[in-house]
Amino acid sequence: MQHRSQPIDLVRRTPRQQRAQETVEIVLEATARILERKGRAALNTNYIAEKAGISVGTLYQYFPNKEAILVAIARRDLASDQECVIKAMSEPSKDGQAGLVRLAIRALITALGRRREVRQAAFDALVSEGFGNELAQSVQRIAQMIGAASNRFLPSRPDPISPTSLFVITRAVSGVLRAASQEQSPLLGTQEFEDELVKLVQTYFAEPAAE
Amino acid sequence: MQHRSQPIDLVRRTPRQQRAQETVEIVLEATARILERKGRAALNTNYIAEKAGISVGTLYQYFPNKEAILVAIARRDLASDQECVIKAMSEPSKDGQAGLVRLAIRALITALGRRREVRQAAFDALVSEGFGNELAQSVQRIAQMIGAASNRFLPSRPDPISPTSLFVITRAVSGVLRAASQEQSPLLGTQEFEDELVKLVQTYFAEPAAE
Amino acid sequence: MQHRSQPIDLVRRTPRQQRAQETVEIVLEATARILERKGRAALNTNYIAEKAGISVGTLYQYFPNKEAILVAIARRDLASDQECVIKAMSEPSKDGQAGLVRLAIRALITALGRRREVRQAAFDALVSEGFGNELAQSVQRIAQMIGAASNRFLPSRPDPISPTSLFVITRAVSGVLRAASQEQSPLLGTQEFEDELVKLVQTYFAEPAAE
Amino acid sequence: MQHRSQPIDLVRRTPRQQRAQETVEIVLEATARILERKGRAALNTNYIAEKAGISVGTLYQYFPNKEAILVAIARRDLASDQECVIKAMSEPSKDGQAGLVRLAIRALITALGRRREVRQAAFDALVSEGFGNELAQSVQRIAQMIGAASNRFLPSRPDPISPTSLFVITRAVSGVLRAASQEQSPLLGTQEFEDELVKLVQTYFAEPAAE
DNA sequence: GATGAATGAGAATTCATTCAT
DNA sequence: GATGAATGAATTCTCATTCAT
Repeated sequence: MQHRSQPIDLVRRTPRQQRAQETVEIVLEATARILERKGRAALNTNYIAEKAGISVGTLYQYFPNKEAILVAIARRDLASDQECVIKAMSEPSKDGQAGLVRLAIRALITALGRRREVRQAAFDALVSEGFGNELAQSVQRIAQMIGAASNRFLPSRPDPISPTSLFVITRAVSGVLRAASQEQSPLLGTQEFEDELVKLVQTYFAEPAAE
Repeated sequence: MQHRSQPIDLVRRTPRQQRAQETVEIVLEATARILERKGRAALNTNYIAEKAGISVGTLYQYFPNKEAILVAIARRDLASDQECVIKAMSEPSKDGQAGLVRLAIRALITALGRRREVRQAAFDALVSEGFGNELAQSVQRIAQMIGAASNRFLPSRPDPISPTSLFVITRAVSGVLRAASQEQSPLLGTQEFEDELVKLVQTYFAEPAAE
Repeated sequence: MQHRSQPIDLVRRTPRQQRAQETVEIVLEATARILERKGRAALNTNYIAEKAGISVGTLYQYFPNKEAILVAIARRDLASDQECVIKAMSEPSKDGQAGLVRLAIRALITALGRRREVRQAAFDALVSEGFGNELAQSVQRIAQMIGAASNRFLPSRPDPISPTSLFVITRAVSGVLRAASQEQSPLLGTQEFEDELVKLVQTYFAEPAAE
Repeated sequence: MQHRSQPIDLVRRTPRQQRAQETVEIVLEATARILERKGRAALNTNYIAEKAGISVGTLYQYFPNKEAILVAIARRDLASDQECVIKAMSEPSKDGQAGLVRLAIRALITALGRRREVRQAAFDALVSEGFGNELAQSVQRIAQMIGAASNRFLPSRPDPISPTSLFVITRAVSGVLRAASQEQSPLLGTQEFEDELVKLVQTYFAEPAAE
């Protein structure tokens, strides 16, 4: 309905281009709503077109096939996730690194907790269409941001965070969020939950494991 | 397809004869093989029947629909996962709790690393058919086993592990494993990966984080 | 469950034959119940066997195919209808022919009003299996009984009832009953309804139409 | 098949273009022809589409299922029947009410005699899909037309026709016609048959039966 | 005789995609 | 560019009937 991204147009669009951009948005939104309300099994292009208020023919003018729509959603979500975390981490934090991690996690709780069905379907498509690397890269990028920040704030740590550590901690956090959302865990809104997630990250980075 | 709302009976005819029980197994195996070799998109009941060497009719005597087959696979895998972990943890461990966690994690890495496509499709079906709680319960059960064992080996820890902690750590571990499998991460077979996962658990439980 | 027909066994059956007869009855009853409760579309041989408490194989020992079951029901109903009317008409009537027709109609209201779905399906099968003549013959036989009785009691009528008249009046009566049952008309139990039906027959036979 | 409980929408896409309206007609006609030539048992959607010269997909754009096609035919026939009777009764009649009834009956004989198999299947569907009342209403409407006309021509009758009488006589007539058609009675074309039907109506209304 | 597992042709229905208007 | 009717291959699922045990 409304256009949410591109608040600042660096390229002045012709009306033609603008309308096209809007149509794309409307299609993505209609698709998301169907996934949310009727589930993946009910998703089909005719239905999307109907809900988007356009004809199937028009839909195919913007997307080469059904999967492309899901892929577009996945990419949009990925970008938005990154934005959220960046924004959260760039806010002035009163208590150093501890607060930074907390802010990032809080942002992720909000972002990943929303519209599970939609994300699921979209990311599935991204992977099965052969763009799995984009997903990994995006997660990795967020990880690196946190990692870099952590290094900055954790002078006690002798060595920089290894790729494996980064992989583990990021997937751990997103795994927990994903599960909480999927299982509709009552923990999702609680402070304790946030605290424990922060603790998970903190302790993991605090010291080399003493086996 | 109709929107199947809630779980009804997932088995049609309870097999009484020997042959029948075998047939069920054969169907599950054929389905798994198709998922492995051709992917979820290629899965259809006629194909399953063909690969299983039975007729579609027979297939439908044991499963009311395609999803039920996937659900059955998911349940079988869940049970087998638990068994693996139990078995691994009951092996004589040379170094107490530390080793216990490592054994459990190693077992999970092995279990979840196998037949990625199959597990993925099966668990997706489990969730979308409304049995997501079974998945969660199984993870929880494994968690409790480890938790119980840990308490036994960690007399230093004053308080028992809280439900929230248990939730977080188990979903963290399974999230990492899931991601590694999904992203086909090269880390999957490495010692470093195992070490980091063990570290994740150890540090989380080692001491209250000093924030 | 219980055997209703053949209260007096003129032929002493061996236990073998008796059991077979019972099985047939049970199958017919199960079929009728399914038709009543689930409708024609839900009727299938496996279901019949299940409800009858026997195996499909056994069912096929007694009936060559599904239609044969419906045909058997139709024949049973036809015979029972005749019996009802005969019985009703052979009861001592206090007021001659008038009462006779009324008794016959009352019997028919009861017989044809019951189990519409069952009769419908059964008679459909009878017709489409090529035994339509049996249906017609049975109706004709009842008609003749009434016709004969009418002639006996209507000496005023100069000529005997013609085949066409017989056809018209019998189908008229059964058509009304059929419709009342089908439309679930509230008239079905009322005295007025019975009166009007009787009137229909009476006036039709009372006088040659003065056009 | 699932047990369709209650009537939902029987039309999928309301045809807007000219071509679409034609397609619907073609489907109904193809269906009718199959019923006529091959019988109800041979009727299936693929066959209908083939005979209609369209694809199954197109068929399903206009009808949600096979039954809906039959229902549509039934409604079309019902409307056409009414038209026939109205037209017949509006013709100048030489001999008042007597002729009116005869004209109506003659029209009905013609209408109901046509395409027996088609009407049978269509009306069966109408009833089993839960629209039995439409059938009844249509009959009732025709009845009222005749009733109204009769009153006009029968000033001798003191009281207007009662609802029960109307019910009885209309179902009687349609029952006779239905039976004649179903049993493929040789009476159908004869003058005697028409005469007897007219007589049935006339005598019923002529005078109160002297019981 | 009874059983019930197996069969497989056949029917209904869906849905991504195209293309004439 | 937009429309939406048409396509038809593909898929799910049913059920009368058989036959080995």
